[in-house]
Amino acid sequence: MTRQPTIEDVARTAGVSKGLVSLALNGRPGVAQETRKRIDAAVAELGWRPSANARGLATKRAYSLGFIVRRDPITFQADPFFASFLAGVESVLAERDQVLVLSVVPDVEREFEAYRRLTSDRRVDGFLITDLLQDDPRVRLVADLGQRAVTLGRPDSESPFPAIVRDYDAGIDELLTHLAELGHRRVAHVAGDERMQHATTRLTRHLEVAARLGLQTIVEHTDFSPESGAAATHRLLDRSERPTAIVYANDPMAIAGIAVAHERGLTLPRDLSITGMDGSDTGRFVYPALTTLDNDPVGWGRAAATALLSYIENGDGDDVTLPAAALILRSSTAPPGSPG
Amino acid sequence: MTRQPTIEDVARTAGVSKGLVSLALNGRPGVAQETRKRIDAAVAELGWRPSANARGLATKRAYSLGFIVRRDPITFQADPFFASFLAGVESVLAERDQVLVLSVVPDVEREFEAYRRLTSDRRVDGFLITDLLQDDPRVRLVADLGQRAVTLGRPDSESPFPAIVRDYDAGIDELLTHLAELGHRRVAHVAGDERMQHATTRLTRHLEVAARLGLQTIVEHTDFSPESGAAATHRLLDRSERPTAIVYANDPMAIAGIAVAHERGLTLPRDLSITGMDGSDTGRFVYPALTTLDNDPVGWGRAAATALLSYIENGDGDDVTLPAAALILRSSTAPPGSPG
DNA sequence: TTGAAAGCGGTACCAC
DNA sequence: GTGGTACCGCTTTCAA
Repeated sequence: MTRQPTIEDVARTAGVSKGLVSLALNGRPGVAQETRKRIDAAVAELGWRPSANARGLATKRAYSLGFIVRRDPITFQADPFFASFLAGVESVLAERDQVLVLSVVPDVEREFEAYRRLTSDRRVDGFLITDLLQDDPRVRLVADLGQRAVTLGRPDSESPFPAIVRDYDAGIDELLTHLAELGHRRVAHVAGDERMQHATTRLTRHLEVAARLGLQTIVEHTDFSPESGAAATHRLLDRSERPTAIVYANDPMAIAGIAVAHERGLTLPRDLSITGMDGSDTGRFVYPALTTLDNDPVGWGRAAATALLSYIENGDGDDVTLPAAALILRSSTAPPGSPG
Repeated sequence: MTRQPTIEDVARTAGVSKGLVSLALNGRPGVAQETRKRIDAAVAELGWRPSANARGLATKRAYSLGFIVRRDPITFQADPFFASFLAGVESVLAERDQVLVLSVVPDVEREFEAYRRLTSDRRVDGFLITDLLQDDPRVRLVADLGQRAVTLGRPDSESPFPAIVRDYDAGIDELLTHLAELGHRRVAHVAGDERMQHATTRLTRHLEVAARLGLQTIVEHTDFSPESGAAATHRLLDRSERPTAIVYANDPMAIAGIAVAHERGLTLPRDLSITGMDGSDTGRFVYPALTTLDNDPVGWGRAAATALLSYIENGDGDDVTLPAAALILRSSTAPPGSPG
């Protein structure tokens, strides 16, 4: 393979200066129709694409978005959310000639290092922040670094960044109403990591709605991992007054919960109704298929990338609201004591 | 935040020319000890880090590795392998000031586009290629693009790239021997996507070993998705002569298989022994906990990144052999008909 | 051992 | 409208 063409080559074969090629490339006004055609032809002929490095050096941009995800090294679980989320992100980056720089780190220390390094090396123009914590330190850090970002969800503390939000409250409402209508009266909630914002939001909402519907609630706390979900399930089923339904704050825990129920010889959903949240396809392939709240991860990805780019390019910092999460009814919920 | 320091700033505060700073930074010889100290001090004082863009422009490097993963848009499953693999990759990239550019695409067309785009935009210095197909077209594509790469596994067709390999044969041997010793005689194999190389390798090996051990084998083909794994399980359990043990070519399918067995009212592992492969932690949290073949994804990541960087930097194209996969015994296997 | 200067491949400003 | 040119922040000759 021969050397890739440069803007100089294009200028020469189009018989213009490279300045003009640059203008044309970026769709700027001030280039004659006729000339633009010649340039376009030359670009096509040579198959020229601008060097991201050169462009970035001149414009002080990286044309890249950063995404840093921290995973517990032991439970290095691939959250089913991410693959789809990333596909959504990619779909918008591809058409804008930008890329995603991904960093998977095992602990907070490396996580902070990663934010610093990507910033000081001018690797990215902004960050996608997911899994918001209570009073999330990353928001401060990124702001202090002078970087841009968007958050998935609205931080509870002060944030200078646009937030992408989706209403989950209505979905939880639907979910509990569904359970109540089936005849459940004792509905447990297996909450996620208390330090995570959406864990708390979901729990709070559950408690509110349950109170309104006259449901008794038992709460167990976890770290969102399947392992902790399984443990919580055992604790719930060890009680003298067992819940007849368990609502898990995410699908992986619900799936682990199903396994525990089987292990203990329960027949589902007759002996126990189970629901997830943050709906993923995985839930379709377990038995019984998991009733859950949809979360459209691809939509999150598209929205987050779009918002971040527009924030970077236009300084447009408005929040973005996604359609509310919808209830997906499958077969893991039924009236208590009903035939499997 | 103020403007980030440049090499010029460092040169000025160290009282030398920027050329020297560059030499010092890159640990090149020909800089006086004394001078090097002054430069290091200035670097530390200013907190300077070189701009990846500027550096890359001068050296025609991207200091980035590309990783393109294609996921079926419907079963956008996050293979548990990836999170750990990426953590392994990151651990070596971080200490070398390089980054990972990730692209998740829904189909082959976008996949090829992604390879082309990352190349023509000079975004990456090489690619990590996973999930090798039979006669994988990506190897040709990447070679034609003049890019570097390493493959996870050795391609069946001609490849100019270093391969990272791990012996799986011995593990399959152990696995089947284990089953045979438990008393199983009819052992099914749920193979992965036939177009994928490791699916075929594993199946072939299973057939060889089974023949040697005098085991009867029934084979079902899938696409590696939990859904297809579930379907295969149904087909197997519908037979008049059921297998007493099923070996799945990956863990997600094995987990789906466990669900199917429960659904059909079987008691595991009494009525059916199940094993996975490509061992992941997920298997610990299902019931019964999954016996599987370990795969050390973090190790794959570290090895792949290290090999690719050395290939890029030194043209060192030797294959790398990882420790053989080991059998992880958990509780999803037992003598046929034994108490659960 | 060190400094000066010429790129790398773009962008952007300033004349004409 | 268009060409010329000075950067962007590094690396890499080439002299001194």
